[in-house]
Amino acid sequence: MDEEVRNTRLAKNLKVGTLDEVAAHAGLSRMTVSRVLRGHGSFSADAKRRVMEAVETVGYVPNRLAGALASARSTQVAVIIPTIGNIVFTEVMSGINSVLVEAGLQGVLAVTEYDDERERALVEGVLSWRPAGIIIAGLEHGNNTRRLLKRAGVPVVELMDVDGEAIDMCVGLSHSEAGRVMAAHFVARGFRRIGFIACDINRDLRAGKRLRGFEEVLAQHGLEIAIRHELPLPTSVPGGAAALVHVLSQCPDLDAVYFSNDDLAIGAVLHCLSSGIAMPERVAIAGFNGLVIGQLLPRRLTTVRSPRFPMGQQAARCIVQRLAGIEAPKRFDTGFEFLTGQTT
Amino acid sequence: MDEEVRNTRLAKNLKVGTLDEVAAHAGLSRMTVSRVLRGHGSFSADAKRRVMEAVETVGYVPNRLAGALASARSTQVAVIIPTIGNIVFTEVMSGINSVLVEAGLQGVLAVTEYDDERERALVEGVLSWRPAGIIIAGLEHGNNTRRLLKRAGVPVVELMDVDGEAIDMCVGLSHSEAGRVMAAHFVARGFRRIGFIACDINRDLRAGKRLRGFEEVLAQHGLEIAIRHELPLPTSVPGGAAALVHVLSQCPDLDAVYFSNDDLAIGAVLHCLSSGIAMPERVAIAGFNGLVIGQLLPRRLTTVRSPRFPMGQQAARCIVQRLAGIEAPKRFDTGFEFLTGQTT
DNA sequence: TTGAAAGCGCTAACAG
DNA sequence: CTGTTAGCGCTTTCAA
Repeated sequence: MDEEVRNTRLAKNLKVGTLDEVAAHAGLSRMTVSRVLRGHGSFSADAKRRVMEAVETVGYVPNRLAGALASARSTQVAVIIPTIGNIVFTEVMSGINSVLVEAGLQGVLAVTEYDDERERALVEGVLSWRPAGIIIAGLEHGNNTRRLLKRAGVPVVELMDVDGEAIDMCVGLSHSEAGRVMAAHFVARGFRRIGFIACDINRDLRAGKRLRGFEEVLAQHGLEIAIRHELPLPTSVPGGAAALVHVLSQCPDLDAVYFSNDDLAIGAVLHCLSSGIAMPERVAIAGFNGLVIGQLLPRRLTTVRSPRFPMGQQAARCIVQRLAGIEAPKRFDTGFEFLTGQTT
Repeated sequence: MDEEVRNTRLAKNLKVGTLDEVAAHAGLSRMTVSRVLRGHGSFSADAKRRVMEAVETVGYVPNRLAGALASARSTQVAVIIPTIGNIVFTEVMSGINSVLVEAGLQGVLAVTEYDDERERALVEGVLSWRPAGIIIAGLEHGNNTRRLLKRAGVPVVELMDVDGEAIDMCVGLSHSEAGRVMAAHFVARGFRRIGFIACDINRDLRAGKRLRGFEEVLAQHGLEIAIRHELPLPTSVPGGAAALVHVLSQCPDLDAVYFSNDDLAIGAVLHCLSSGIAMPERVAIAGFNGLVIGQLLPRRLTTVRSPRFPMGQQAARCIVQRLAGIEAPKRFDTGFEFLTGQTT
């Protein structure tokens, strides 16, 4: 964080007035104005009228830096996710905001780009704004990050996943179970030569958990993954197409490919459609997430749908409840839905 | 903003120490600690070592509320966009962040959901955190919003569009020109019975500008739109499919449909592929945005690509330059690229 | 119902 | 190189 920019001195430019200026215009004390503006404590109707008038003429915009500092209260809830390039996380964010707004809170987004060190720095950065709560994707964090989150002293919800130990609360689904369910489907379909394609499972840890669940069930049936191919993050539709081409050239007799997410799988399906590769006859394809577009393809994608919007809502609800002094679940499993498409 | 939640009193829970505590542990004054931590001013190597040690043992996390209040400086740049449900805006946001991070600044996102009143409230809310700069989508805002933005006293960049008068600076492309270019293409292809499908052009004003440019050129060739159909926001892929079915049932002899964006157009293309409707023989389809997936469909979508990532970068650069005291362009036209696909 | 005093945690400006 | 003094703009607490 090299301070290359000498930030503007806001006080000099900002023409929004202070509480004292409003008070002077209204002929009241600073405190009465404060009470009127927050609707807290008691004041006369006349005081209110004069304050409102003064606010208008002064063009007052409250300074929450000062307010939050003085009251040690905040309305900001930090949301830390790996990327906004993936619609999955933006849907989660929408769910979070829908609940937060109702409660008079606001979500503030920060993006790690799947980088551990960046995550730690962001958690610290976010903490320095003294948020009212924290929602963070994933159950795995560096040790320093975990320690920071523990001493944050505010409600913390870990999101997307429930396979592991939560710092405070967690809301999500079991990714290993999602992998198992897909493997069972592959076995039932009679696929034997199976490929796996993912984006950097050492960073996208939930994709790794799906893979392990998937392999576990395959193993129970005496099967194993014939070829595994990894792409660099970020995940992309064209990447899935290219990866399919690659694994098919390596293993021409592949029956099926399990993609770690729908973006990749959709790329593969589009490639097959364009190239006349029959699904599932020549090769079967499955993904994870249940994106809408996967269900609109000429051949519907087999996948597992994660309840992203409700998941975000539940996470926000946990925060709101805690702030209201109501206890919230330590662990909330949202479950998922298997979607049998036409590609397997 | 009804304060239903009695927010936690952070001071009571937060175990992060204060500058004074660090100073006590280090056996130094508060100011020396402050200087070391900010790398500002001068201090001995010994002082630095002692401070670092004390920070570690106290578990200190700076309080930026206090810091920003005292110094009247902020590192936050507010970014106000209509929605995060549309990948277009998240790509813009990525471009913004890529530049901001380099400069030691951080983008803070707020979402209007295409609502004017919400936009005004957000601008006020954002201003109350005293950001170092503001990036906001669009050139049209309510009057109150414009006034607020003008008195903000910080650099303001209006993004996505250059057809209009900027409050301070603007970065984007000409949507009316994009519409004109597409109309010229339609005319050149010989389409005469033309439909238009959009999402609520009274809220998505840039879609409205594209429509006007489009109609303008059609009129020059003695043509007009045969059928116009609007969907409610938010834009969606399935919506485009449904809308195409609708207009084709109303006007079976349509030659071509101009969709206000790629999401809708992609839905239409997928529907045609699934239903065996030949493009462009039976009906031609075009969109706007140049989404990657549109170029991966079995028939590439004709569209106009908006340079979203670079647009975001440029907007952030304008802010950074202004903060550094360097003058930045009042109006920056990023241009766009016409993509001739196989659907027209 | 209103006001005065004190202080949230930090930094600017100055003095040593 | 280090410390002191005086706030930033607001809210809490207590008194009137």
